[in-house]
Amino acid sequence: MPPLRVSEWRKLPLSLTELCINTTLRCGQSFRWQKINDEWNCVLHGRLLSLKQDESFLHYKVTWPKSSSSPRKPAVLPKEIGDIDIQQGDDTEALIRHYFSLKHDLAALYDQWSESDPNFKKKAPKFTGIRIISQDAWETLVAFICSSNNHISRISQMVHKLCVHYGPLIGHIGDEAFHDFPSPQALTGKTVEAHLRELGFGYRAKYIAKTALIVSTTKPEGWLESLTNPESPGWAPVSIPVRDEPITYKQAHEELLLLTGVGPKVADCVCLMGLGWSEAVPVDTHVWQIAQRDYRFGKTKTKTFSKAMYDSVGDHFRQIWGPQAGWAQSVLFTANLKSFSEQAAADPKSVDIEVEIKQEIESESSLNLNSRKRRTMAIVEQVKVEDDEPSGVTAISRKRRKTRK
DNA sequence: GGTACGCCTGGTTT
DNA sequence: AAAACCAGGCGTA
Repeated sequence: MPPLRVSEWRKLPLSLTELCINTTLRCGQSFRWQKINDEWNCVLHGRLLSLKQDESFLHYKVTWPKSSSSPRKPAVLPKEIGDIDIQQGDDTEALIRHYFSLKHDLAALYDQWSESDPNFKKKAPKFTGIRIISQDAWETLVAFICSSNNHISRISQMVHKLCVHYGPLIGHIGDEAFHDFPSPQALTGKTVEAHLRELGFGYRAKYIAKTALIVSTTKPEGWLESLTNPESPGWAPVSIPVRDEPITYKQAHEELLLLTGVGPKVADCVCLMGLGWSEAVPVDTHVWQIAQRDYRFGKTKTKTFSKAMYDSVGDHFRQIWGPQAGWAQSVLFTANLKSFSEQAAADPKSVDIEVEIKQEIESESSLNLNSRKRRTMAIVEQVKVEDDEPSGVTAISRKRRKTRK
C-alpha cells in the first residue's frame, strides 16, 4: 500500500470558452490555487487536486492523503454523483463539476448578457471562460474577511498562512506542502487572535478570531451552509438545520452582516461564491468604478459610498444582467483588474455612444416594471442626475445592527 | 440614515 | 533610497 494514493490523469471534455482556469483561478475568487509548471494545484475537501487544460479538455488528477491522517474520505456521497464514480469510490469528477458549476452553459450566458448589455458585449470577448466557482462557505467567509482593504497577493499569503498553521496536511508536490483550509473549530481559541497578528493579519486577526468563535460556539452545526441557495445545493454532505421557510438571498446577506468583519461587500462575496446566490453582486471599489465609468453612475465627492448606493449598483446590474448578475459582474471585474490589463484593448468610442442610448431606453422601460424595481431605478436616476449636476450625493455604507457581545 | 476617520501590512509609486 | 500611497472594507463615533 503506497503512502499516497495518486490517481492517473483523467479528463473532461470542456472548451476554453466554457471554462478558462488560467483566468478563473487568478481573478480574485479563490486565493489558494498554486500554479506549478503548467498545473494548477489546490486542496479541496481533503484531497489534493491538480488541473491542467488544453483547448478541448480539462485534465485532472487527485492525490489522497495517507489513509490514517485522512480527514474525511466521504462517508456519505451527495445524490447526484454518477454511478461509475461511486463504484470507483472517487467523487472527484462530481466535485469538479460542482466546483465549476459545469451544469451552466457559459457561452449561452455570455450571449444573453451581451444581448442585454452593449458594454458587456464590448468587454467580454477577450475574457471568455470566466466562471464563478462554488467554494466552501466557511473558507469563502474567512478569505473575504481577509480581503478588506487589501490586495490579492497579500490575501493569498494570509490564506496560505491560515492553512499552514491551522489546516490539516494533505500532501506534497516536490518540497511544497499542501494543507486543507482550517475548520471554524481549528480557528477557535484564546491564542488565535494574537498569533494571527504575529503572522501579519493586522486588524483582521480580531475579525477572524471572533467570527470563528461565533460560528463554532454560538451557531448550530451547519448554520453557515443553511444560508445556501436551495436551488444550488452545496457539495459537502453536512447536516443542515431545518428552516420553516426557504431562505432568500437577502436573508442570507443580512445574516452574514451580523458577523464581525463582514460588511455588504464581503457578505455578497460569500453569498455568490460560497452559498450559490448567483444574483449577488459584490460592489467593491473596482465595481464602483465600473458603474461610474460605464454605467453612468455619478461621481461622488466622498471616498466611500453609502449602503443605498451599494444596493442601487447591485440592483441595477441585476436588472441588466438578470438572475446570474454576479457571474456577469465577475467578467467585467476581471477585465478591469490591473493584472489583466494587457488583455484589455483600447476601446472604440463608437460603442460608448451605443451604451448611453441603451441605458436611456432601459430607464424608460423600467417605468413599466413593478413597484420594487421602480424604486430601484428611482435611486439610480437620482445618481445619474448627480452625474450631470454634482451637488450632494456623497454616501457611505453603514451596517445595521450587530449583536455586540 | 448619512459621513469622517482609523486601522495592519506590504507591494508599488513617487 | 526613503517616503508616501494605496489596495477587491469595516467598525466606530
